Amino acid sequence: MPDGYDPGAFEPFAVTVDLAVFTVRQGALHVLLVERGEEPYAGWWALPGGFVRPRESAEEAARRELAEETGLDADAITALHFEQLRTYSEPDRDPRMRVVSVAFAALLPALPEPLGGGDAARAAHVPYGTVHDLAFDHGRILSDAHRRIGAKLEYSCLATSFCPPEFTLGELQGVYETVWGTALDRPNFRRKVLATPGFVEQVDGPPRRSGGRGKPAARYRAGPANALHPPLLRPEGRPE
Amino acid sequence: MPDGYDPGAFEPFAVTVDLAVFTVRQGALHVLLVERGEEPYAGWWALPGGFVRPRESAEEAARRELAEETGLDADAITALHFEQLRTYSEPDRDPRMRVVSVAFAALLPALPEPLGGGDAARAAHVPYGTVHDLAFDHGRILSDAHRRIGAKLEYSCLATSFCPPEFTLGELQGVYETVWGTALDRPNFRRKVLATPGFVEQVDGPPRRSGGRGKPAARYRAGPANALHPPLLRPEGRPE
DNA sequence: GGCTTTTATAGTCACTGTGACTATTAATGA
DNA sequence: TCATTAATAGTCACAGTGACTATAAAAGCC
Repeated sequence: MPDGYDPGAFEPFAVTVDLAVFTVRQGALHVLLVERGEEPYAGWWALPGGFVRPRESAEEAARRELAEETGLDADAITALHFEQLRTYSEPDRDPRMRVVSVAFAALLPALPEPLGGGDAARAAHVPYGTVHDLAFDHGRILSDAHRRIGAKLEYSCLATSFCPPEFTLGELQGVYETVWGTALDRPNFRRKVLATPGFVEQVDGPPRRSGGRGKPAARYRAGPANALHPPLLRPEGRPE
Repeated sequence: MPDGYDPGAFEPFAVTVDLAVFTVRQGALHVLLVERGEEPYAGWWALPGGFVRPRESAEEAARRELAEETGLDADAITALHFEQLRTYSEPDRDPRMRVVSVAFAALLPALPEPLGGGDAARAAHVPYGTVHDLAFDHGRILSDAHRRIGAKLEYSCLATSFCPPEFTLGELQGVYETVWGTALDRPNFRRKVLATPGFVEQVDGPPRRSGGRGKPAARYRAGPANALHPPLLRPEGRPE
């Protein structure tokens, strides 16, 4: 922050938040998008988001906007994993005026959702990669978010954020395979997850079946650990 | 970005950049700080930074401000490793008005610097950790930056950014030890660095001595690689 | 009932990378 | 000349992982 400060000398900026909200449903990675109703980019898909209000931080604005767009209750939003990605500030990213946007990534379990009230009318979970033209620079924000989430799965226990409160190791493995787009060896994945203290905890009681074939799987819940040491690297390549 | 957009309805924000500029000199990690001349926090140390101008991005503002504060020439600034950290947007982080700040981390080789002209009069490279009270929330920004840089050394080839164009493996190891605050085993460090293709390249010619004792070290320059796979983990603990 | 199919779980084996060392080489200064 | 210092070379055991094979427990079909 410089000296030579004059409260009237700065140029006014609008500050917004943009959200990349990911879910894994039916084995495919989905993103929450809204359809724009106004120019510019009327009718285009865009990331949910909105203005930061005078008395809230960008983080608070992000959670508020997500609540408005999805209709999820406040408790569910509070529990979500929210992560600041980066800030996009190119002067012409919005043709109307100077808008600086703080981008966030959020991970949502694939629970049945209302997606009803308020601004949510035009919001939808869209399979990642099926929409190629997003409004503004949202395509770039979304691909940055996807890369970040993929990298973060490697060295954190974040994958459980995509899962319901109780899940099987097969479902957890499915999260990794879906986000990374690669197949993993099941016994090795299992060994790695169970060897990491605090990643998952087994739930007592009979292995509930949800009605599939094959041997019923044991159920687990997320453990207290956050970091994954050593990391669980994806098969091929570079994380970036 | 929402609909219901009215160019006059948003509240104006000031957008600034704050810079955490690190160097390694004489075996100690240093940070570039400036002494504030005005209230609030007159006489306090603060991170260098300033307003984002109407026609520049936050990245451009960060490089411009660093040039102004240090007197480094444009080419040197362009070559620097700059990294966006995160954005700080708490409503009361600046008591005067609503200021949203995009924080950057930069890595500077410990070259003899002018540090003379322009705003640079009150700028100094201060050993990291010796100043505990920084203006605004700059103390928090600085510790976030330090943590990020430390983590990034593990899985990237960033350490060479702290070094002059030619350096010895001992100097490179010193960067790691200084940033992490831990000692590393020299033969193992050497083996790891040389086993990573593209991390460093040996410079031909006689091993220049800069006048110390012991066997003269071979000289290296930074290679083309960016990522470190597998990572070079620090001895003890968690990266976060 | 016995079969096949499907999925979960258990276990093996070789190889890579690393931590913790020891040994050697090449310079300096007393 | 010799101790000192720092760079470089090499050794050894072990943890973690990739690529497997084998067994267990369910469902669906004849």
